[in-house]
Amino acid sequence: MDPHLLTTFVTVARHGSFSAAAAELGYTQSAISQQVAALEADLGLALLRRRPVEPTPAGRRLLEHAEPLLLRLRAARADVLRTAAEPRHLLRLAATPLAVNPVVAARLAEARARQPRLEIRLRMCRAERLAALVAEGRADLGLADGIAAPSDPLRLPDAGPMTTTGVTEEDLVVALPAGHPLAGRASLRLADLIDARWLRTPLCPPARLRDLVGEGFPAGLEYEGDDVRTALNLAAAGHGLTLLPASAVPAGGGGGGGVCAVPVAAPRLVHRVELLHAALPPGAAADLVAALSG
Amino acid sequence: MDPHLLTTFVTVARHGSFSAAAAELGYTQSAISQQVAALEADLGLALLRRRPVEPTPAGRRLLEHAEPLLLRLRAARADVLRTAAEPRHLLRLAATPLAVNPVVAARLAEARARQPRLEIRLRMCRAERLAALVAEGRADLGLADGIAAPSDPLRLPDAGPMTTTGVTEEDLVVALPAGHPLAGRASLRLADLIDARWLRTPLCPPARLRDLVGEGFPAGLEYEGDDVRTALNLAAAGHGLTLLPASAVPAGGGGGGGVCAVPVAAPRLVHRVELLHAALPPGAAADLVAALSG
DNA sequence: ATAACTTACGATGTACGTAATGATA
DNA sequence: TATCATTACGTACATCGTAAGTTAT
Repeated sequence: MDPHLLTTFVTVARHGSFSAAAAELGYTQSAISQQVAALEADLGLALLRRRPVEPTPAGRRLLEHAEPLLLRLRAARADVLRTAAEPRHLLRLAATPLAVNPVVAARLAEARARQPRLEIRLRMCRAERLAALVAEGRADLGLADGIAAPSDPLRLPDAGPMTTTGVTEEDLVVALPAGHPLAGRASLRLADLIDARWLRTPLCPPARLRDLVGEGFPAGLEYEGDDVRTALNLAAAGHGLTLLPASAVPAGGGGGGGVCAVPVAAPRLVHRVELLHAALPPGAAADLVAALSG
Repeated sequence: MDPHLLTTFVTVARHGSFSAAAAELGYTQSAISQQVAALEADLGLALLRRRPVEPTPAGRRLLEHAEPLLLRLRAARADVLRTAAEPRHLLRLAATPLAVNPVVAARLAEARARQPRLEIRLRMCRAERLAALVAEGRADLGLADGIAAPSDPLRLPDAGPMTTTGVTEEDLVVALPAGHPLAGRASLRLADLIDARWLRTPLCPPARLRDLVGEGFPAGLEYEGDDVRTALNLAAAGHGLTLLPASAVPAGGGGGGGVCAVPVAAPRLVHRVELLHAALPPGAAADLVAALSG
C-alpha cells in the first residue's frame, strides 16, 4: 500500500489505460505495469481487469479509499510545512463563483484598507476542488458557497482537519424568465416547480438540486461555465430555471426580456458562504479571517 | 512522506528513543537514524530534537497527522481484503465494558438461536481503541457505549468510513453511597453534584465527565480497571461518585453498605450503546447486525 | 495486424547492517 | 566513560528502462 503505487493505480483507473497513465506520470508503460503488479501482489488480489482496463470489485473498493487517503497525505505534508513557512504578505484565496458576494467583497476591502501591505490573489474554482486546494496548502483561504437550511453548515467534501466559519447567509431566489407564469410572485415553493426545467450549471450543483427538487427533474440546457450573467441570459431565454443568491440577480425585473427573481419560501433555504482554512500561515492571514468572519 | 518512515517516526517519538524504536520495529539503531533523517530531508525541516529525543513543533504537527493517517491506511487495506474474504462463521466482536447490557446480551442470544452455526468471540477493549480495531478489520463488529443526549450519536474517534447504528439507550444514574445526603432521591441534577468527588475510571471517561460536570471537578480515587462491581464497591465506600447505566446498578438500594442509584434528571442524558462496523464480511455478520439493531 | 499489456534482463539507485566515529550526560 | 545517535561503507534488493514476448481486438 505504498502511496506511490496507489497514485499509479488511481491514475491507471482514471484513464482506463496503462499507457496513458505512464504518459501522465512520466514513466514507461512497463514501469506502470510493474507497479500495478506490485500492488496486486502486495494485496494478493487482482485490482484491474485488463483489456479493457477496468477495476475489479476490490479495485473499486480501493479507489474509494485511495483518493481521500492521498489527499490527506498531501494535506498533512502541507500542514507540517506551513509550521516552518515564512510570514506571507501575499494570501492566496480560492473561491467558488458565487462566494464573492457584495458583503464578502466589502469585507475584503475593509481588510485591505486596514492592512495596506496585504496582497490578495483571488482564484476561482469549483466547490469539489476547493476543500482539497485549501487542505493541500495550494490556497491559504477558501470561500465556498452553497445552499443550506438557515444556520446549517455546507456539506463540503472531507479533506482533513480544517476550520470552517459561516460568513454570510442571504435569501435564495429562483431566476425565472420574465414571461414565466410564476414571475412576479412575491415568493414560491420549490414544490410548485417540480415539473419545471432546470438549468444544469456548476453555479447550482446538480447533486444539490436533485436533493431539493427530487430525483428525475427534467434537464434543460447544460451550461458548463460559471459566469452568472451567462446563466441569467440563458434563464431569461427560457432554457431553464436556476437557483441563485438574491444579490446575484439584478433588481428591477421589469425590463424587457430579463429575468425575474422570486424568493424561495419553502423549504426554508438560504444561500450560504463559508470560509475555510487549515492552520494559518503566520502573517496577515489571521486578520483577514477575522475581517471576513465579520 | 512514505508511511514506512512515518511509522518509524511515530515509534521513535513515542519511545523518545531511537534505540527503543529500533528494538520494537526490528531494525538496527542505524537504520532508524537513517529513516528519520530521510523523512526530515524529504520535508526539509527538523522533526526531532536529539538528546533528549523529543519532537520539534513541526514534529508535533506531523505526529497529529501521522497516527490517523496510518490508521486509515490500515483500514483501507483491511477493507479491500474483506471484499475477497471467505464467508466466516466466526464473528469477532469487540465491546467496551458497559456495552453488553441485558438488551444487547439478549439480542446476541436471539441471533445465536436463529443461526446455530454462528460463533461469536467477544473481546473487551477501551472506547478509544474500539473504532481503530473495527476499522483495521481486527474485529468484525464493535459495540461502543457512552453518554450522550437522547438520540444523539456518540462522539467516537474518526477511524475512516464506518457504519454506526444506535442499539440501546437507557437511563443514566449516579451511583451514590447509601449514606450520601442525596441518596434515596427520585432524581437529581448534575449541577447539584458540582462539588462532589468523582471516581475516575474508564467506565465513565474522565474527558466526558469534564464536559458534563465542569473543568476542575475534584478527583477522587482513580480506578484503572473496568470491572463494574469493583467500581460500585468503591462508590459504596465513598471513594467517589460515578455515572452508570441504570441496568449496571443492582436494584434494591436498601441493603447495608450498598450503593444507591439516582437517575440524572438534568441535563437530559442517556447511556447509549452503538454498533459499528465497516463493510461486512460475507456470512453471518449481516444477520447479527440486524439482530442487534433490533 | 496492431495496439496494448507483460515478461526478461541489465543498469541504477535505495535501504539496510556492520562497524567506526562523534556527541552528551 | 558509558550511552546513544550519526556517519562511512559494503551488500542486497528494489525499481526503472529497453527490448522482446504475448494477447485481444
